[in-house]
Amino acid sequence: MSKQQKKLSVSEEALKKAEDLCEVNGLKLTKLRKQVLKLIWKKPGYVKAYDLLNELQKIDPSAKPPTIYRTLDFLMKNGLIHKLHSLNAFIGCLHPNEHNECYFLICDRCQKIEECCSKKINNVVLSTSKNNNFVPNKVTFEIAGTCQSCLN
Amino acid sequence: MSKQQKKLSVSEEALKKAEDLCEVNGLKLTKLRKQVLKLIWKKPGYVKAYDLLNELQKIDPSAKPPTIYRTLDFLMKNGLIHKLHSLNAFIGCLHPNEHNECYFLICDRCQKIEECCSKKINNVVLSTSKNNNFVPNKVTFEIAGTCQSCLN
DNA sequence: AATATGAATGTTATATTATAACATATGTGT
DNA sequence: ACACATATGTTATAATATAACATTCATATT
Repeated sequence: MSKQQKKLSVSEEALKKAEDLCEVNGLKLTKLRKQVLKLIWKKPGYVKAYDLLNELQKIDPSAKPPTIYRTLDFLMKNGLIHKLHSLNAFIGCLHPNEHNECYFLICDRCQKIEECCSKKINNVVLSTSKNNNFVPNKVTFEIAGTCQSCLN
Repeated sequence: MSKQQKKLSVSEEALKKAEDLCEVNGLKLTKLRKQVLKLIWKKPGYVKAYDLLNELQKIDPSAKPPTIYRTLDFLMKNGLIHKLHSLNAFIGCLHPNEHNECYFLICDRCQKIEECCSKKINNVVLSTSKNNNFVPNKVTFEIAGTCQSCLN
């Protein structure tokens, strides 16, 4: 490495962003919450709540379903993770600050997820809501299909 | 009524469309499946699987979870109903033939659902999939919020 | 330091949602 | 009548999620 600066992994970077965000907003990123967030980022793709629970129990044998679900609630509420409703699964958020609508491309074969955000999507949500005199609050937008590398 | 023709209710019309569609495609809309579809249309808004099971058991006491879930699978596979993933609930499809992407406006207060289909949405799904070299298969698009009448 | 307070976590129990696996019945073509 | 596929019946259990109450912990105040 020619530069002094160490290159952070995606996971490390996510953790750092989370710490910053909590710092700034006066949120408590407790040991438990940090552990869970780390576990979420540890695996590529998405995680299921009970898999997460199993992992957590290796560190903290007293962990139980509410432990996980409460922590997931905290992380979701503060934009650090997303829930994929079509899979009942969870995934770390890549940009927990700039909060526009996100959508997900979910590969049925390799289970990889692409998180996307675009003005275009945002606009569609806004315009169609407006057309229906509807005030949007929470958007779930998940596209299942086949990703590039699985097509080959 | 000045005309000979009787006006059909939404529910009756949906049933009729379902019969036609099954006829045309060689699908068996059995007694059970018709009963369940009727129950789904009976209630305004969405239904939960186990509520449906309770209703069905009034007609057919031998009904059990697999009875409902298998029937729901059939109805979904053939486009007669949709699953709302963000609610774990089901809703009848208004246009079980013309199958473009659908999205749903879900009112958090009155629980009413607006099913929408638009070229615009369709285009966004296609173009963003294309940008990611992704071949879409199944789209989940649900917007929760507040509907017009609940705003007043 | 003692105390009050709210937030976070621990703990027990249970609700809700969904499927696996195998048995039986039913319709259709030969 | 028979074979076959599809649909339904039945039992059991898996997977997902929350309610309710007890305890601990951080911190702010006295």
